[in-house]
Amino acid sequence: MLWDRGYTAASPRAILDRAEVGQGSMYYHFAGKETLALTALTANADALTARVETALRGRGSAARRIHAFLSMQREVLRGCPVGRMVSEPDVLESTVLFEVLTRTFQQTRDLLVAVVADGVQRRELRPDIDPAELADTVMAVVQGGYVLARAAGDAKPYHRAVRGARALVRLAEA
Amino acid sequence: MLWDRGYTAASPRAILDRAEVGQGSMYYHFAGKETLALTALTANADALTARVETALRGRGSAARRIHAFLSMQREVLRGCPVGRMVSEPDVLESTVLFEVLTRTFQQTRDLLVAVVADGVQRRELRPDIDPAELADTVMAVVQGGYVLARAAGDAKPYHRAVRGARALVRLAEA
DNA sequence: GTCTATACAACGATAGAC
DNA sequence: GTCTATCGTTGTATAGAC
Repeated sequence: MLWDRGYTAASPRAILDRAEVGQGSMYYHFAGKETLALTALTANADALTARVETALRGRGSAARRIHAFLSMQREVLRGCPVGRMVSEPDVLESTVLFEVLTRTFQQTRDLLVAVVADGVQRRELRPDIDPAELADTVMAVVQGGYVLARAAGDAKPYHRAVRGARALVRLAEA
Repeated sequence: MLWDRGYTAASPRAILDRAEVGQGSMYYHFAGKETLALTALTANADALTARVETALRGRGSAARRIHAFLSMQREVLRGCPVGRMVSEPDVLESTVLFEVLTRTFQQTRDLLVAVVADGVQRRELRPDIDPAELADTVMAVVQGGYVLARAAGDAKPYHRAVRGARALVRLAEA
């Protein structure tokens, strides 16, 4: 529900209905909505990071690993389970929730920067490529692809953006 | 307020307080919150589209015009006034609000596709560049840059993503 | 056209029985 | 541990005076 509707729109009542438990039951296990959301968001974020690691740690050249990251299967119209939180005021005001966002993005960034730096060092990628910049560009294409798709109500813009990015990364090969 | 807090978090009460008018006054001028938001969102979207047109219609090569689009001044940590709406359930459920999102993104896309197609045709850009793909990639970098910046609580990831995109676009020049 | 007062539902959370 | 009942607050909107 956090993924599909976001933090604010996922009300305790709706959560309890969906879980088919009574009104008060959630407060026995969780201090409140924020704590429950922290658990759910952490689970979503960790699952995502694990998949990202699998894609990026694969064998092959730097370009192939970046392609693998770009080509990961994603529920495009559902949006990114982590990235979609960044525009919710309540999430930004929650230290613990915001920290999950920051940490999750930083982990992916670190992995991508390492892949690119490795590729440059091995002369698979052009020497003038800046690893930090390319890493953020690639992440931005994915996050922005979600936005374009949701604004269009159609996954095609996401796939076009990703294919365009793959073509550009090929040009960055040495 | 729509820009800063989004649709759901911008409550009529808060709006009326900020406007320094009494509780009922807004309902004389607008049918409800949705109608007021439509007016505000349309104003934000039109202002943005006008600036995009200025950047993309400028003289210079296709690459220069794409660079101009990427380098437009943006309030990075505030997020995109249009793009930030895509994760709000109430906005997606509102036909009129959603239509503004769709239309605004489509207008920018059309302009960018034309610039890229023109560049390919003039042999300023490599012949294997797909205009629709590059256009969506460039838009995605901007939208995703906002997301990265907000998740980090820092504008730097946005600027890195955009600089990385500019570097890739230079590689796409013929 | 703007105001104050108020309606009614939903929100997040708690009480207290079992 | 889970339930039903309920609390106080806020969200969206309306009523009716001026």
